[in-house]
Amino acid sequence: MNSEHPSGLMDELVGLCKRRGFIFPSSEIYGGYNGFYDYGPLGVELKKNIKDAWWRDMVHRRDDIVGLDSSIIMHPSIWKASGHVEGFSDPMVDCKESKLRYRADQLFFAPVLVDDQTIGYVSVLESPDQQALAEKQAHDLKRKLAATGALGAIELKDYTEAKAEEHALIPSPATGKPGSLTPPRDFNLMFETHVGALRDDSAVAYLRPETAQGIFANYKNVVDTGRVKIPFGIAQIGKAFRNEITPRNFIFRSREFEQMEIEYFISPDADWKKLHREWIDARLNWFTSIGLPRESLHEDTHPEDKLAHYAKACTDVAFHFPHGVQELEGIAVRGNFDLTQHQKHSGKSMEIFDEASKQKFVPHVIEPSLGVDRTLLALLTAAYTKDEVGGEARTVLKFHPRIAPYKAAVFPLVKNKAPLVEKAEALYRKLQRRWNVFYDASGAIGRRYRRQDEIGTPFGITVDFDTIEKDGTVTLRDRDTTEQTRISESELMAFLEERIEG
RNA sequence: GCGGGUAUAGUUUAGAGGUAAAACCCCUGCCUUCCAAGCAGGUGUCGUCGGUUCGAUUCCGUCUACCCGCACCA
Repeated sequence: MNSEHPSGLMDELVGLCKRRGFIFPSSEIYGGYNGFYDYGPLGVELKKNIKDAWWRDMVHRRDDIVGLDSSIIMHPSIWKASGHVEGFSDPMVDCKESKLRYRADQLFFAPVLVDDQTIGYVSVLESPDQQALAEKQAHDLKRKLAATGALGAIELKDYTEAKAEEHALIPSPATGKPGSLTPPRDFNLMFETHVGALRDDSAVAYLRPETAQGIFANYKNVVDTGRVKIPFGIAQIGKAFRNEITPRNFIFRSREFEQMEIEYFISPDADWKKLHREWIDARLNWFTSIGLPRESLHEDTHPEDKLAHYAKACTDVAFHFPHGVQELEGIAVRGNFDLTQHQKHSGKSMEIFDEASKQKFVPHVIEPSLGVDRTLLALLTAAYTKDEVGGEARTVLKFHPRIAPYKAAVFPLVKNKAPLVEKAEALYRKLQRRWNVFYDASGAIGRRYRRQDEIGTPFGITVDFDTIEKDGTVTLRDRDTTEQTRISESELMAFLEERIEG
């Protein structure tokens, strides 16, 4: 891979993606639309290959996982049960003076009472010693105002509970002065829409912010029809939508994206630590199998005090992106929180009878959850290479053959010799029945090779005069080494099959 | 959302208050027996809206997008 990531790497990738038809800014003819991207002719192939590889390896090649494709808009109660309607919104507070922004539920305040008279307010950010800090501030305030009397108890409340008239009185934690904080403002990360002709509150629905809840909502259907036994998984690939405050870093964080998620249902008595480890290893192996270098992949285990209340553990697989080491996949052990929530809200039992242990229980889950677009960006980053061939600079995308948009390109050595062209076209048609291949007859052969290098086509196949006049062999040119070897047509099929699918 | 920066062809850039350029890319033809060759021809550009001006791509403002920082990322 590229040995170093220059600061302009992301810009170069963005340019290449646009120039060669991988990724375009959404709605570009109208000036673009922040947080959305479109996949062009090559991008859609790359994306499809990623999804196909995942589906084949996680669903088809495993006996314990089945697939699902649930709807994007689901009953709004699903999002109430999952906690997304409440918990997916983070009221925010801005300090107009320091330009800092806080989450309202992490900013605490209290009135300072002296002889039951409010002399002012104190504020602190959430921390283990927030109470002590607040009390110290209260003492300081009392001294500063030269107030006499008994200092009342400091009772901290978070900023979401502040009354409207208190907003202007509470000091900013940054400046210590009141008057610069805004009221809490709602940022619900779910996109809202209305189902049906009436646009009243009863018609509100949401675009799903994750595919996982579709799996939980169908869990019972799958159990009843799929002949599945604990442990088993349900996999889903699909679009998800989050109204991110600040989409950034190209397709890394966008408002519409695609997820590949598995909910892997296990017994409450299972050794979840062992299973979690197995999933982390399985996923790391999968990433390397599609061409991500092992040394660019990192495990990031969340400390226990940072976990969501229902999670037992969570490990991210992070990748060295141009903008830093960032999360690619989250592998969480979620207990049975989601199913019990749906059991409670729907009134339907989510229990399964496990023949092996003769027990009835609501299973726990391990959730490997991955972003397709992030995987694609990781693959682009890892594949992007600049080197020199014969003194000429070359840009090449070293995609694994399995995920490369085109598996091979077929060329007649020159296009003004009909037998060469006919033979090359026939070979192209033959390969096309099996793989996505590219045909190009125009221009110098070197130029055609380079053009394919830049879009990551692993093999160039050139029909030349030896092919038609001598032994029927073609030139096979390797993208990464630029080496050329002669190979017969029959060996060619086996070679490609082994390299692409092996 | 806030602060700063940026916006000229597909890309990288030049340019001037008075008809907008270059290189590369791309397309067509000729030529071409293996790594961006040559020749001939061709498509295509001042992000948006508004103001000042006889005239604005250029000056000013607005919006949008992108980049950096803050913040955010269940």
